[in-house]
Amino acid sequence: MADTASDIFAALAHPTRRQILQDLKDGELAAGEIAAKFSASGPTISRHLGVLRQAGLVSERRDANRILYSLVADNLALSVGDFLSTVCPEQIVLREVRKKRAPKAASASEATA
Amino acid sequence: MADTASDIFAALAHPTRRQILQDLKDGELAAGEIAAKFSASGPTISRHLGVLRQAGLVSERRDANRILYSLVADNLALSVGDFLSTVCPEQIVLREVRKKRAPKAASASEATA
DNA sequence: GAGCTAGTTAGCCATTTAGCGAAATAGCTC
DNA sequence: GAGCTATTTCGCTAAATGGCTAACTAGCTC
Repeated sequence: MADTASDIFAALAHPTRRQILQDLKDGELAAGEIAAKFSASGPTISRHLGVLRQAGLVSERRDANRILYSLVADNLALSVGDFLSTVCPEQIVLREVRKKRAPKAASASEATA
Repeated sequence: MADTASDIFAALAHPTRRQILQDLKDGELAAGEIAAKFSASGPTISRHLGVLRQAGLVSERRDANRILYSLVADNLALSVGDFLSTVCPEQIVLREVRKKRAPKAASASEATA
């Protein structure tokens, strides 16, 4: 886990992982439900989920037998938007996430890893 | 060159390449000028530039002996912002690039590859 | 505990990536 | 063309990635 931005962009570099994030946009899903949407094997999807989690883009919680994944949209928008607004501030603008940046050890949305 | 978004995010996954984009933000630079800012060898930087160019994030032009690279900010903002506004539309908003999306075979900003 | 379902971890293989130095190409100047 | 600078392409090696199957862990039910 060298650099957060690198982890995040690397996580986004795979179409399956981007699709997983889009699927999670509408609410949390079990690992199996996610895997069912793809032709890849369960373990493969599990590893994709691991990459996303390590990048801080999803969080997980147990629900009995299953593990439910959900999107951590702030983390995504923050890191990517941060880079975007550095390199091409003319084209992009952050809306409300911006202000949440400074307070580091604040609320309880610190994800898993 | 399977998927453009994948190419772009993969290109952004490397810190050196992100730094190159930031360096180009202020205007075009020769390959050697870029390479001089890093500890990596010339060939290594040259390949990073190749990755960025293939992703459509930079364009190049010859100036006598040298090759000048410049940022293609629209491409960057468009693809990344497009994904961002799909996955987390609450956090991010595109400003003016949006409207240029539809016209496909229009102006001359089609980059090199 | 046996048996079941849900997911992850552990090996394994093929491909890609990132780095390097050496060699090739492009363009300039004499 | 010789010689110079700038940059890329060529092999090479080491490490990471993505896929699979097989085996393990976690939790539930009987």
